[in-house]
Amino acid sequence: MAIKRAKTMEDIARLANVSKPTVSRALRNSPLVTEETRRHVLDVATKHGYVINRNAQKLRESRTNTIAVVLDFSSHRENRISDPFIFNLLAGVSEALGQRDQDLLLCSPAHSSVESLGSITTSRGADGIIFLGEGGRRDDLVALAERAVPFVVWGAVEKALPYCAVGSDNFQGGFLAAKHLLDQGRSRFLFIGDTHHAEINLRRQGFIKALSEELGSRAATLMVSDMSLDDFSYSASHRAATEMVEGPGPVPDAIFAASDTAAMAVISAFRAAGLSVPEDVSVVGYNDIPASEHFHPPLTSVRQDVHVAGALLVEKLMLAIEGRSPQSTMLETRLIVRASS
Amino acid sequence: MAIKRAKTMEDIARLANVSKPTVSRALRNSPLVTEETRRHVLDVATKHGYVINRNAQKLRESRTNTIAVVLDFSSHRENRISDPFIFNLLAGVSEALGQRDQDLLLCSPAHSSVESLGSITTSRGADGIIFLGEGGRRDDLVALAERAVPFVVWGAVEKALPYCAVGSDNFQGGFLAAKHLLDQGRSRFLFIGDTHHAEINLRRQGFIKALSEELGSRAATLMVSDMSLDDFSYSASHRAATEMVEGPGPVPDAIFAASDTAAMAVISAFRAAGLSVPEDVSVVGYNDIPASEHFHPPLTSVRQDVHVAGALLVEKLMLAIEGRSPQSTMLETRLIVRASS
DNA sequence: TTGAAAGCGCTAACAC
DNA sequence: GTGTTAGCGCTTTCAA
Repeated sequence: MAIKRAKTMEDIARLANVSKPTVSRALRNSPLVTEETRRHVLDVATKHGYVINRNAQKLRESRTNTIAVVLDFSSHRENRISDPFIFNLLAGVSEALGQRDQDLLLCSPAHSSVESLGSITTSRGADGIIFLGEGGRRDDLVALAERAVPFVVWGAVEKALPYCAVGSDNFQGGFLAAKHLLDQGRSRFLFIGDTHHAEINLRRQGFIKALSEELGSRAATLMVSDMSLDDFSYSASHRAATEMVEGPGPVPDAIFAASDTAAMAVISAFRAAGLSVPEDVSVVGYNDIPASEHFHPPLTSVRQDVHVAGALLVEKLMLAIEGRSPQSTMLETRLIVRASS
Repeated sequence: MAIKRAKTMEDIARLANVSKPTVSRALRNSPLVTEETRRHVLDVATKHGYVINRNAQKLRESRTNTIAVVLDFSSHRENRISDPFIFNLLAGVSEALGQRDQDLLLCSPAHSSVESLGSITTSRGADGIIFLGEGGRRDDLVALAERAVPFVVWGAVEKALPYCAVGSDNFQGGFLAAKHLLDQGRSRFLFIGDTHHAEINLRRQGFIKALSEELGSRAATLMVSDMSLDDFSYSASHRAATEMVEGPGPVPDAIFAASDTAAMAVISAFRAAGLSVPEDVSVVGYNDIPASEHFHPPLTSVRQDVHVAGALLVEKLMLAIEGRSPQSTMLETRLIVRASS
């Protein structure tokens, strides 16, 4: 087979006996072209399998209609941070972008400094950026906000943020979890999660807040501790929980884990050590992943409505690209109570 | 703030008192430029925060250094088909592409017919395509293979495939599962999975193969049935399993589910109905997701080594783009035996 | 309503 | 080694 050069707009113009600009107009449904010629041009174009060269188009136009999505795989894969949850978020974003006919450029922050992330837009690779999770890079994002680069962030939503963020109400989530555990009459609390992540730190703050409100009434009987790990994968959490149970320290009777995955790991470790859930210890997770409902015992969890989040992120980013300043949004969280607590 | 036009190569050339091509050469570390001028140009460029316009570059060069990755979110999200497993695959691909300095364009097939998928390359949006899962679109892929579009597929690997595929040995996986279940002395077998997907159909074939080999020795005692659902999410599987147990038909004593998620759902439903796993029924899943190890009871599962798969897919696609014809590769599967069987 | 000309920012070919 | 020229495929003036 001979090497076929892809057809250009010029080719189509020649084949249709019109000029290049007319083809361009016809393809973009410009009102400046007769219905008749439009049809004709479109016929010729489809017949010859013509597709427009996106790069030439992007070069010429000011917008690329491409959005960069930054997702830190290295901390999510193998469930290191959390749950398949973030995947649903990506799916939501993908769908919302598809509806607006925007391409999705997926980037790993590992290979890209903030510098180069910012330059994704200046290099015309994309019109804007969506960060799916701020990870431990708050400072970088703040720096980026000064650079007139349109971006939005899924993560912690706080008052003084210099950029637009969408996230669930992490503080409320932690607060609800603590309230619920208090209601079960628990007194030795354990928080599990990587507080270097602002989102997770907020969950912990909400958790602590609810506990300290209670502190007045029965101060001496409350105990709070943290389990800090480099890595909150199933296996690492499981290992740490096993060590805790077998260790000399007091064993908690109420656990709030910042991810369902970690919660399940801990339950599993505790049960293996002969403790019962929820008899000996109540456990609350986060994200309400599908498996939680049918875990043994079914897991109480904080649910964030991620279904709308993707669409919201895209919507706000589009505003930002148009030069407006979209507001941050905090999504409600809800405690789904099941047998584990 | 005044509107700042991004600096072009021409600007940098002027600022550095050299010509445009010299800047271009300096940036690309061409040997055709003095070390001295190179340094000088690079200095000026970084000082002014210059970044090359990727679109202009792509337009000019024949290659875009962008790879389209097609992932059917609609069937994966909310765990409809399977496990977070596919997410790890995406991570692997992302990493491998990053190492080769290739951009990743994420596409949903939902919004794109095969026609338009093929045109991703002709429209110069990407140099090639990686399909993560063939879904039910085998025919489309076969059609695409005739179109001289470089692409590779994660999915079923079969002899007569007109394209390059990488996948685990699904047949072997099913075979191993059946063998193992037979070893447990089981006789009423149930397969769970969407056989419209070629990968999953192969698992079933391997499963059936092992059973029919046994058939000679104790024909009359073997029973095989299928559970077909539109959707193999946790909840749908759970519901179907519950109906099965409560229904009039015979209840299986050995189950092979094409995903761990479905396996867990079924176990949960059976247990809720008063059956014991593995006493009354043995269950084997697929993918060996992290949660499987600590499920109650720990889940026997077929593990596919997905760690290398991403890198392999990328490597083969690069060959395809260079005009070579990479071979398909089948990855070993291994049965991880745990308490559920 | 359509066409001719110019130019987006870059690199390859060729001259010096 | 470096500069000059040309052109990738498209859209946007502007003129007809």
